[in-house]
Formats: sequence, C-alpha cells, structure tokens
Amino acid sequence: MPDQSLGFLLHDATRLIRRRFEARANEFGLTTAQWRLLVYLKKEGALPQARLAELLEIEPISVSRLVDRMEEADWVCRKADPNDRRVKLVHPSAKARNAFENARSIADDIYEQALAGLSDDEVATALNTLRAIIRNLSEDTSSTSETNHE
Amino acid sequence: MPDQSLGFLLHDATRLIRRRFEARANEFGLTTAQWRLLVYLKKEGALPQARLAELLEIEPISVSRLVDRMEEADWVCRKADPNDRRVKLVHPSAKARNAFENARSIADDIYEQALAGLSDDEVATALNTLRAIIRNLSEDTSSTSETNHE
DNA sequence: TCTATATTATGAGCCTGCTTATTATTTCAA
DNA sequence: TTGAAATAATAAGCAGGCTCATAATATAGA
Repeated sequence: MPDQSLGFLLHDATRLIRRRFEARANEFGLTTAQWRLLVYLKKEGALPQARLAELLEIEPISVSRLVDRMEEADWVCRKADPNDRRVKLVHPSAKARNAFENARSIADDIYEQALAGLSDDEVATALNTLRAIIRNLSEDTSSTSETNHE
Repeated sequence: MPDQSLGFLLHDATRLIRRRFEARANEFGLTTAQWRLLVYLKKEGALPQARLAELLEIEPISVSRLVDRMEEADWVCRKADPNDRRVKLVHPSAKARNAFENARSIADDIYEQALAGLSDDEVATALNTLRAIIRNLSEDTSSTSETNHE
C-alpha cells in the first residue's frame, strides 16, 4: 500500500497523466510542457518569453530552453519585439496551429479516462480543491515575514 | 486566467508542493523524490531496487540513479542480496532514520498550508478522487476500450 | 544438461524543472 | 546626460523523469 498523503497522490496522478499524454502525442512529437505552452499561444497569440514564464509559472530560463527545442521542431518561432529590443516574441507556427485540435482531443480523452466512474459533483469538488491548493501555495512562500508580493 | 483543465491543475499543484518541500528540506538536503523513497524504506526496511521501482511507480533506471545520489549523500547504502546476486538491497542509513521525523513534519506543515480554508469533506472528496484517477490510469495502457491492438 | 527466456541493475542520452550568474537593454533619478 | 537599478533572455550545471540498449544472473523447458 503506497503512502496516501496529498503530496504522493498529486505526484502520482500528475505523472500518470503526463505518461499517457506523451504516449499518445508521440505520433506528432509534442510533450506535455510544449503542449502547455501552445495552449497559451493559442489563447493569446504571440507572447514574450517572460510573459510565458508567468503564465506557465516556471522560471524564465526554463521557458528559454523549452522554446529552444520548440523552435527547433518548428512549433514556434522567436521574433524581435520592435518596441523593446530585449524582448523576443514567441509566435506559433502553422504546424502548431494544425496540431492543436489533435492534441486537445487527446487531452480530453485522457481526462475522460482519468475521471471514469466519478460523479460530476465529485469531479467539481476535486477541481475546486485543486484550485484552492494552488491559490494557497501560490502565495508568498515565507509565511512569517519577507518581501514577496505582486 | 490559466487553463483550468485537470492536467494543468494537477501539474501546478504538484509543482508548488514540490517547491515548498524542497525550500524547507534544503536545510538537511533532501529532495521530494528522495523523501518518497525513504518513506518506503522506513515502512518496509531494506528493499531491492526493482521493488522500489514498483512502489514508487517509476522505471528501474530512475531508481538506480536516485539511489546513486542518495548513496553518495549517505541516505542509503546498497548491499548485495546473498540469495540472488542480481539484486542489490537498499538500506536506510542512521542519518536517514534521524531525518525522518523532521521531514515528516515539514510535509505535514505544507499539506496543512495547502488545504487551508477547505472543509474536511472537501478534502476527503478530493483525496478519493485522486485515488480514483490513479486507479483509472494505473491500468494497462493498451487493451482498454480503444483501438489499440497493434 | 544446456539453451532460451526473464529479471535486476545500469549506461547513454533526452526533456523539464531548478538555482546562480551573465549580457543586453530599458528606465529612472540625480 | 549619465549612471544605477530593473528587466529580458540566456549559460552552466544539477535533479529526476523517460526510452532504448546491454551485462550479469536466475529460471524454466527441451
């Protein structure tokens, strides 16, 4: 019997979903991290890397190398921002736009599998709880003091 | 507003918990993956790497390199199994046994923070849902209801 | 017995996160 | 105007997942 604590359960569920997605998305070579990034580009159009880091809640350096690989695989391209020469705007490629519906439907399939046998109420409660956890932990890390606000 | 799908929410919650744990456990140098492994050794004593891979639900090669680093940091040591020369038994060190209570209480703190403001019912439902997701996705990838028969 | 197969651990090499540090640019204040 | 601080991207290097491949050992079958 594995440890049943919150952290273990979250970790396991996340890893299993990632595995499934990558097994299926393998056919057109998209990883979950790349898929996550494309979701934002789809929604918002071209974005600076720093903005992607905020949205994905990962560090800018992680975005940098993610975009390196995605550019190499022709999912995106970087273009200079004419208004601020520090900025590189990340644009989705035609290939990315084409793959989008495909990946969306794979993700939906997996969520359906994952949630098989659960009631709408149970699912809604679980999603709300996840949102609450994310809110709780997105706050300032040092609960006792310190300078972390947005 | 970020994507609110199951996969994104699980991913984010998991990453935030890992971040917290690692920030706190930094004082004595334990990562979440290492902590997970120690939990099983605490519960079951010395274990073969293949058994750890099963319990942690990761690949044997991942265990191999996790144990490399943990052995180097004196959390565990490998000992040959006299009954099967292929097997290396992983034993917890005295250092690991000492750190255990400490790490346990850090983990408990973080779970409490994560679940702040949620009712016992909500938490129970969410944990059950996570267990169901893990059950659903732990099944054999092929041979379910799909067109997946080579 | 002897050979084929399965199991245990690991090497090489990839992706995605992280921290810390560096470079280029912009912004702001003196 | 100049110089300091903030911001955008990246480099280096580590941890922890993965796949694919391989060596050593056990086990089962002919």
